[in-house]
This record gives sequence, structure tokens and C-alpha cells, in this order.
Amino acid sequence: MTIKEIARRAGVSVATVSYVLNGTGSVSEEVRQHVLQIVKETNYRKNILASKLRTNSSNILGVIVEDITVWTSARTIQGIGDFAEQHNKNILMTDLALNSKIGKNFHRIREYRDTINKEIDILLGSQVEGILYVSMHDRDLSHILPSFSHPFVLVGCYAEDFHCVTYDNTNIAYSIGKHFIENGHTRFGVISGPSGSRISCKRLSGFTRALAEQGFSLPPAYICSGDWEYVSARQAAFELLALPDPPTAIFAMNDLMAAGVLSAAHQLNLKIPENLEIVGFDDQQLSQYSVPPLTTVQVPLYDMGKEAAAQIYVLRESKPQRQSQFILPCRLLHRGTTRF
Amino acid sequence: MTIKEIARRAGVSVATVSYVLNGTGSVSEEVRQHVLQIVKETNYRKNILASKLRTNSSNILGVIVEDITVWTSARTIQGIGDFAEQHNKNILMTDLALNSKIGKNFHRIREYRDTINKEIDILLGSQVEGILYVSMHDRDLSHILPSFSHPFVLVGCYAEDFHCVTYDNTNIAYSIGKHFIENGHTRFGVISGPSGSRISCKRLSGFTRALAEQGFSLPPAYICSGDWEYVSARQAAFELLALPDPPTAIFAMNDLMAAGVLSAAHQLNLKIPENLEIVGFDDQQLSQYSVPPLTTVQVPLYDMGKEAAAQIYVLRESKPQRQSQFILPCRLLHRGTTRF
DNA sequence: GATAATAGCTGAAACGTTTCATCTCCTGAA
DNA sequence: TTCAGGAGATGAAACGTTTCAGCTATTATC
Repeated sequence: MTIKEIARRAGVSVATVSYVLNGTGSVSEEVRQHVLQIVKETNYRKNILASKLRTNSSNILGVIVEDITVWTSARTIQGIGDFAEQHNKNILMTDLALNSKIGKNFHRIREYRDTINKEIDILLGSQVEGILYVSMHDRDLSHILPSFSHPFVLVGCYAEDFHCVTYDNTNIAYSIGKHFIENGHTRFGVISGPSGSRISCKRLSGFTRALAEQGFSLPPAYICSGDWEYVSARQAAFELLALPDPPTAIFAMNDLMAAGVLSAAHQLNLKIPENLEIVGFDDQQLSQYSVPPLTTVQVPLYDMGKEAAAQIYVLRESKPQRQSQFILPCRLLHRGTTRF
Repeated sequence: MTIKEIARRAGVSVATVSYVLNGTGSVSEEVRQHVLQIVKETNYRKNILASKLRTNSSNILGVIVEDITVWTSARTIQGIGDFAEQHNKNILMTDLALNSKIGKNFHRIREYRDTINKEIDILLGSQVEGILYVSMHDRDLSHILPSFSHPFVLVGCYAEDFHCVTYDNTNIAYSIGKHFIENGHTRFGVISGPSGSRISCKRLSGFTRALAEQGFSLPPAYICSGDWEYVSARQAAFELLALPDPPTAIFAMNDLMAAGVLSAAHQLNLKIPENLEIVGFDDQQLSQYSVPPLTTVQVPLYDMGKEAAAQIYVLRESKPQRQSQFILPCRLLHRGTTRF
């Protein structure tokens, strides 16, 4: 069923039908109703491909996500989705399913250059109006820079020479440190991500700045590297708590690891939060259900998604000379593993 | 940059360039190389919209998902994505973000008829080759049935008069019952989803069948309805365990609720699994990290996604007279909350 | 050496829209 | 009565591809 057929049945020209459908042009009410009638009867739907070809405006937003099963990514995408809905855009999504392919060996992402380039090719071929790259880890994506002029925005992570919308690791880590100090602690422990991880560095720097400002330090022995997983953090927590002067407050850089700390603490019969305060990161579902519920950092995932999508269209209007970087603030959610 | 411009620069016809690009037609090696050279130089990318308009094959698979942040849905979509990648399809996805809109009031989904119909409209307008509807709850979707002939497949749930690819609730629940019996239990508890929930009924029927076969029964007092959340199950577990003859084995119908049971058991100082065996459902991430790790049901989410996508193309080939229903088997993962 | 077959290439139509340029009425002002 | 202006309608070009049909050399066959 094409517009031509509708025109034939309604006894009008193709142009008229198009005007009716789009509310453009000037059409008498009589004809308008008649055409709409036929459209309804025949269950006609316009071919958006053809329409887009002609108008050269695809209304499609391309999204590349490293792993859709990562909750933080999924939530970010809901922000993008809502922007799309509100602005009549469609999203064309590709999932790299990175986790099931390379596990936690994030350095291996370089092997995926070609894959990423191929996906970008496909999206651009589909005439997307811009591309959002959703990842929760800082990446070296310099290889995709050359050769395209479409808006490209990183969401959830940071990379030089890219537009990005991400969240404020440093300041929230600073708040955590400050909060620990206000609660009277003097010895602190940190369980970070893998040593190379850039977000770990950012968080660490914010945290230590808070301590330093009040004259506290964080000796190397009080900093352990985990691999973002439960088990590694549990092990690290045992090490920290076995120190001669063990920390009384631990900042674990994600919720899964905080849960590991919690488990170790339980096993050592430590009362939480009286004997040990714990703060996690991400506000993952599980953090609400631990015993006691985990104090953690809420990242503005939804807003990041929405802002990033909006940013694509800002970039289409005017190409700024510098890369724009939006850094949204996080919130500390006080739950059961810290005294207020 | 269009094919026309490439043709001009290469000094050949538009047709020739098209043949080179698609590997169709017959083109001399010399010309072929020359054209490819120009294509590379100019960074030309074919306009897929135009191409699809002409060939009338969009290669786009439409996906509607009720909530992308639900891990089971996301994982299912990875299956769909891999099928797409392997068969050179793109996926056009819409997320209804149902959970953040209606919470757990699933009956309110009826209010979303119009939304769903609108999304279907958009997808069909985009010339998708079929539509996958991803949901983990049985739905009444009869209102979307009329008026379209494109393949439409339900993934993860079941509804009459629809093609669907889902998993076998009844048999796995049967296995759980059988496993409990083999481990010597005689009193069993169940924490189901809300009373109206159809998947709860299926699981319940499988479970009771196993008991009945061995002469055991499941009195009403031993069946509690939860709301799929942690807190409700914790409460229910306290009730079950306070019975005069408390159950020694509890089947909680998802992992979150199983975690609630676990928490209640800890509080009552029950040893797990010696004093109480617990089985959950879904193999959610958290189930690996509870103490002890949760014995649970692994649903073949990825395979369901892949199969469902494949099914779309089967349906395009031949419209069967009856609705096809694929029911994939689940696996019981023995972890720490059951003795082997 | 004549004929047939084929490789290599091309022009142009077609896909389903949107929109520009026209055209025809009709109304109201001068 | 004439003319300007606008409302309402239309034909056809254009968007960027693919592909059919046709053309010219060249090669193979007898």
C-alpha cells in the first residue's frame, strides 16, 4: 500500500495525500477527511525509508553500547530512549556484548577496533544523525576519530578529544572521604579497581584530597586493587582488616566489591556500621538488599543518557571548536553501612 | 558523497560502481580496483536508506522491550543481537521503560495499549522485517493482533494466538520438587509471585506434581505470595518458618526473593543448607554472591533471543497455520543453598 | 570467415516519498 | 469590469540506490 494507491482510491493527486499526511500545504477540509478515511480503511503506513531519503533527515540516533547487560549501561540507555521519544527520534542500537567476549580483560578492547569501526560504518550508512557510545570505562578510542564529521558523544566515560557526558568521580569521592572524617574516623581503607583503571585514579585522588585537607594520609598498605568483582574485594578486605592498625572505614569502588567487604566483615564478627563503615559505588540493585543495606553513590545515569542525546543535536547545530565535556554530579545515598 | 559522484570521479557509470560495491554484475578487475580506490579516498559510504528503498529489503529487525534494565531482558537481547550480527541485520529497538513508569503494577499494562501500538506503527513504518516483543511476564496482548501481517514473536513470555519463544517453567519446577524429595525432605514451602501471575501458576503446578508423584502434598499454609521483591519474601519466610511444622526446603520463585529467605534464615540462626534448603530462579548476578551462593534456575535467555530472531525469518518464508511455540528447557544450578 | 556466445559496460527506470513550480478558480478591491 | 491575490489542487522532479535491457567488443565454435 503506497501513497500512490491512496491517491488513486481517493481520486486526488499524490501531492495532496502527502500534504494531508504531513499537515503541510493547504487542503480543503472535505478532501482532507476523505483522504484520512481511505488511509484508515486501507491501514496505510507511510514508508519511512522513502520519506527519509527524500527529506534527508533520518531522525535516527545511533547508539553503540559495550554491554547491554551491565545495569548502568541499560539505565543510561533509558535516558537516551526517553529523549528519543520526546523528540520523535528512533534509536538504532548495537551491542558489542563485550563482557561475554573479552570478560574483564578490558585492555583487550583494542582488538575490537575493527568491530567498532564496522558498527560505526553501519550506523552512518543508516543515516543516523549522530552516535552515542555508552561505556562505563574510560577508553582509548583514538582510532575511530578520523574520517567522520557526524556528532559523536561518549556517555559514562571520558576520553581526550571526544565530546562526552559523564559523572563527577573526583568530587563524590571527596565527599566520601569528608563524610568518613566527620564521623570521626582516622584510619581509612580503599579497595579500587585494577591498577590501570582511570576511574579508580580519579576516585582515589578525590578521596585522598579530602583526607589530606584534614591532615590525614592514606599509606599504600591501606589501598588494595580489586578487579571489580566480589571475591577479589573479600580477599582484599581480609588483608586490610588484618593490618596492625586496621581501617575503620572502607571505600570500595563498586557495590559488588562493597558486598565482598561486607561479607568479610560479617565473618570477622564486626558490627556494621559500629565497628566498620563501608561505602560502595553505583547504587546497583543488590546494594539495597544487603544486610545492612549499603551506603553507596548514585550516579545520574538516566540524566547522562538524556543529556548526551540532547548534546548530539546541539552539536549538529553548531560545531564548537573545543570538545565539550559535561560532568554531572553524583549523590551519596546514606543507608545502613555508615552512621549517618 | 553519492554513488553518482564516485562514478564521475572514476569515469565510469553509476551502474558499474554499484556492481563493484555489491560484487554483482561483471566488472573487469582493472575497473574494480580503480573504483575501490576512489571509494576509499573519498570515504564514501552508501546510503542504506536508498539502497533499502530500492531493494525492498530493510534488513532491520524491530525489537520492543518492556524494560531494558531488567537483566533477563538485556541478556535475551544479546541473543537477538548476535543473531543480527551473524545475519547482517540491524536492530531497531524501543524500550517501554515499563518498570519506571508503572512499577510493579503489571495489570496497568493495559494502559499502555496505545503506546505499544504506536511503537509498532513506527517500527512497521521503518520497514522492519518482523517484530520481537521481549517480556518476562505473560501478557494479554490481544489488542495488538489485528491489522498487521508482519512476523511478530513474543520472547520470554507466552500468550495465546501468538508465536512465542519461551522457557519451560513447569518441568524445571518439577525438577526442583524432585530434587528436594531426593534430598529427603518431607515438608516444603513455596514463595510465589503475585497471586494472579501466570508464571507462578506454571511453576507451582510443576512443583506440586513432583510432590504428588511421591505422595507428598503442599497445604495452602505452605504457599505464600510475594511480589517478586526481597522484602516481601523475607516476611513470607518468617511466616513459613514459624509454622508448627516448618518446611525444610523452600522454593522461591526468583533470586531476589530467595535472597530474602536467606536473610530471614540467617536471622533465625538456621544453617544453610543443613537446616534449610533454598532454591531461587533466574540466575541473577546477585545469586552468585550471596552467602552461601544460591542454588537457582538458569533460564536459556541468550538462546531464546537467538531462536526468536531466527523464528522471524522462518515465519517470513512460510506462514504456518498454527502459532508456533518454542519452549526451551532450563537448568538447575547446584550451588550452596542445597546439598548436592 | 561467419555466427554465436559472452564479458564488460552503460543508460534509464524504478522504489515511495516530499516539495517546487504551475495552474485554475474564486473572492474582493479598485 | 478588471485585476490582484490567495486557496486548493496537481504534475513532475528529486532523493540515492539497484537492476533490467541493451550495446559493443572480444573470443570461441564450426
